[in-house]
Amino acid sequence: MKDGPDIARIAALIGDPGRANMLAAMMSGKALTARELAGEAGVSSQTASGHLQNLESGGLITRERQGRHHYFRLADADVAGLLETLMGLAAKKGQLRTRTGPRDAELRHARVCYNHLAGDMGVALFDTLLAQGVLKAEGDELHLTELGEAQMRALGISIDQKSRAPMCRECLDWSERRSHLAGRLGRGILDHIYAQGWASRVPDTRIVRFSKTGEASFKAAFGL
Amino acid sequence: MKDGPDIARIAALIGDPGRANMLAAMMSGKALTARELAGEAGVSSQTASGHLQNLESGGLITRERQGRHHYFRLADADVAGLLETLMGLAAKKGQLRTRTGPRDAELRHARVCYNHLAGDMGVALFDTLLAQGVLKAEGDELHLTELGEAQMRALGISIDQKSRAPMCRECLDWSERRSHLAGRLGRGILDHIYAQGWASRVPDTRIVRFSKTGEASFKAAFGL
DNA sequence: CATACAGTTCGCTGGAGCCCGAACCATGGA
DNA sequence: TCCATGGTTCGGGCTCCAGCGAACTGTATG
Repeated sequence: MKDGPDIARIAALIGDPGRANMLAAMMSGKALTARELAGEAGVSSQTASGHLQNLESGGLITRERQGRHHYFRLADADVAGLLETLMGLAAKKGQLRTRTGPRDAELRHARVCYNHLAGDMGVALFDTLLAQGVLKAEGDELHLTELGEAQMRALGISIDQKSRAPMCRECLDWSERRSHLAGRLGRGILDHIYAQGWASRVPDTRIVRFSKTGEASFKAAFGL
Repeated sequence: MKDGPDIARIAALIGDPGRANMLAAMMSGKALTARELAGEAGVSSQTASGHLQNLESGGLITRERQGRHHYFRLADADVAGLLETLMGLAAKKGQLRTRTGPRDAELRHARVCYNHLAGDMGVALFDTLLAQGVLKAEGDELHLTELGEAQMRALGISIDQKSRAPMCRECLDWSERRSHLAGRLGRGILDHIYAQGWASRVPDTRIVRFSKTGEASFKAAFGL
């Protein structure tokens, strides 16, 4: 009826607690099955199936069939960005759900956001890369400089060249309310962190847990 | 139940078509009365009253009483940013409501977003300011350089010094899918455009209509 | 004072949609 | 072939909430 695109439809999709929990779970970037998502949302698998259909036809998630399993993930980084923005706002307003338990502290320190590193560590990394001239901001575009390209190659970080996703992108951090690095480079760096054994995912959470030596090695490698 | 802040509550508030239309109307930055918003949403004033209470207690809008009128506006720029992000995503997905009439063309060219300039012109301005070194990006922070400060002073642009809002901020443009300038500086520039008579608001819309000479003067002044 | 208008509160109705039980398809393995 | 398992479809119950009519508070204006 009014101008602009249909904002209510998308918001309504996120507005149900069950679906919101599913989406939050998919922020890990991992592809999850319908059953896992049902558990995450605390509903039966029939209900979950319905929700997932809605989310899919709304364009927020995509489905991948493999044998009798259906894997779901967020449709693209834009959706992930929207969710992080929402989380940022929700965290700033209603202090409701911010009982900061020990687990939350870990979440704020280092967690996975879609497929890249977020939290304290993510923000610190991003700041350092900019300060070192590895990244350069032009307008709202982020570029990897030649120096940066050389450095990444020296570290042995492989970057998915085929994908048409942007190489670098900013992503707002809901706990820090600052930006961290997303895009193909962000993904490559996180993969590298896993490959080097510096850190690993805590199962069933978005927490990335660094070992003591791993954190030191990571900081040394990137000059934090 | 799950980690992170309560994202569903906020999304549900935006998820009702009536409330979404009200919020979209408030994106103009103007303070609107309950009746105007009821008309915008196409509901009775009783219903609107209820919606506005919900939005207020959810922290998305604020209320200002003046005599027998109640003026409503978006709570802060973060909320406006969230709405723009949502519009951007909605525009990219469902092509549903994107029948591009003549009015839409004007909207895409120059419109007001909360209290600053968006659309073609907003994006072009932002790019130019960065290229000229008036603005500088550090991390996710935008700074006004000394050169920029001098230039703004030379143009006679006054900036609200008291406010604690950030001086410069990026804001994603839903029609261009690029950033434009927000924050106190963004507001100051738009006010300047009005003051110089370069452009004026089309009543009851978000359109900013430049006169032919006004657009030329604007481009000359900022070196577009 | 009376009148007009902005906004809210109350109570009710109707419909949308969340949810699950049960039954139904599809795949994979014995 | 039969069973186990992941996922979907169908039907009905139930709750929530948007919407409005009617009545009320509060502020202007004559």
